[in-house]
Amino acid sequence: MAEPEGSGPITGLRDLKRERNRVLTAETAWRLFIQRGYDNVTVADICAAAEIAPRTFHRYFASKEDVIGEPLRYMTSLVSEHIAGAPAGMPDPAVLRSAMHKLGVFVVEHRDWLGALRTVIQNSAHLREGHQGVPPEREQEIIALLAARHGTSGEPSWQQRLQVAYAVTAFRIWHDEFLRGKVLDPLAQLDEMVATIELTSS
Amino acid sequence: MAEPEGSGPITGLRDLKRERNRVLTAETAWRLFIQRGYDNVTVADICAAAEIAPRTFHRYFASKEDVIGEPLRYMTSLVSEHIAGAPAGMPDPAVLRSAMHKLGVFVVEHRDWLGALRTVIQNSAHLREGHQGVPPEREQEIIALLAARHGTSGEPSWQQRLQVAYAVTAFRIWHDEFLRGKVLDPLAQLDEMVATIELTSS
DNA sequence: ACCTTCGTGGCAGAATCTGCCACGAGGCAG
DNA sequence: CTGCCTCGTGGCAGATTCTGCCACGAAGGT
Repeated sequence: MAEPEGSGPITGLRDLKRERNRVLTAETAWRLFIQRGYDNVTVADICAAAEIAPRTFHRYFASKEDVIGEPLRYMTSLVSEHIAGAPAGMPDPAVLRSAMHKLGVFVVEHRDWLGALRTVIQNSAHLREGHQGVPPEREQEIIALLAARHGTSGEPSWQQRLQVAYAVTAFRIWHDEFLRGKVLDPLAQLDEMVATIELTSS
Repeated sequence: MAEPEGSGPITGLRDLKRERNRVLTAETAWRLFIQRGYDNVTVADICAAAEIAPRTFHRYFASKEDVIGEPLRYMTSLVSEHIAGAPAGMPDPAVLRSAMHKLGVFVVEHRDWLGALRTVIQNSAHLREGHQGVPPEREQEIIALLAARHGTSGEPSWQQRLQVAYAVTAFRIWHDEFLRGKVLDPLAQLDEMVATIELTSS
C-alpha cells in the first residue's frame, strides 16, 4: 500500500496515457465546437473523432458542458499557484493585482483560441447563461489561499471576500472587452481596471 | 388582426390560466426540491404533483434547471423596474445603490424561502457551479438602462460596466453572507458593501 | 353560431448521463 | 521472469431530459 494519494496524477505510465487521451479528447471537442457549433456536436461525434467510447468520455468529463469549462479551470489554477508562490510580505491587493496581470498575459497569448471558444459559448443558447466568469467556488479557494498567507484562521471578513470578488469581476469585464477587440493596450487597461479594487480596503 | 404584441402577457382569460398554471408548477417544483433535493426529483414527479403533462412543463420552462432561475429573474426585473423609474437627475451610483437596497429588502422579507432554495442549490452538484449571482446578460440589461437614463448612445465605458458589475457582485456577497446568518444589521451592511462601488468613479 | 387561434397532452425519438460487468494492459512483489 | 493485483477502457441497458409532431378542445373574435 503506497501513500494515500487521492487525486494527484503522478508519474505512472498508465496515468500518462490517460492524461494524454483526456487532453486529446478535449482538444478534439473544442475543434468540433468551433467548426460546427456546440449544439451541432454530439458526444458521439466527439468520441468518434477522438477514438474513444462514449462511456470513457463521461469518465473524463462530468458532462459535455464540462469540456468547455476546462480552460477556465486551468486559468484559475494559474491564479492559485501564483498566489501560493507570492512573497510573504506582499499585501493582498498587490498579490491579487499581480495574479490578475499574469492571467491577463495568458489570455493575450492565447487570444485567438480563447476568442474562438468565447464565440462558441455566445452562439449556444445552453451555454450563454452561466458560463462566464469565475464560479463562486473558485473565489472561495482564492480567499482561502490569501488567508493562509498570513495565517489568519477563522472566517474571512466581508472586505476580503469583496476584494477578491471585485478582482475576478474586473478581470471578467476586461476579458470580455479584450476578446471583443475593443482595447488598444490590453495589459495596461487590465492593470487600470484591477487597480480599482485597491480603493475598497479603506 | 390586433396589435402585433409579441410577448406581453395581456389580460386574456387564456393567458391568465396559463400564467396561474405556470406559477403553480414552479411552486410545486420548489416544494419538491426543498423536500427531497434537486437531484432526487424528476420532471415527471413535478408534473404528477402539479397535474400537468411533461410536454407542457417544457413549454413553461426551458429546462428543469430553469425553474430554479425563476426567482433570480424576478429579482433582476425588480432592479430593472427600479432603475427605469428612478429620478432623472440622480447620478448612476446612487441609482445602483438604491436599486440594490430595494433588492435587499426583498431578500430580507423572503429570507426563509430564499434560504431554503439556496440550500437546494448548494446540495446539488449540478447546480452548485454557475447558479449564483447575476448572469452577464442581466448586467448588460442594467447597463443599457442606466445609459438610457441620460440618453447616452454608443458603447458603454468600462467604468460604467465595472460599476454595475461591482454593484451586483457586492450584492451577491452580501446575499450569501446574509443567508448564512452571519449578519446582524443586514440592510446597513448591504448599504456599506454596495457603497464601495462609489470609489471607482474617479 | 361559425371559424380561427392557441394552449394542452400524448407519442416517438434524439441525446445526455450512469450503473454494471468483463476484458486487458500497466504495475507490483516474489 | 512469472504470477497476481490494480485499474482504465468499452459495451450494454436503463433512467432522464428535452424536442418535433399531431390531434383535441377551450378561448376569442366575427
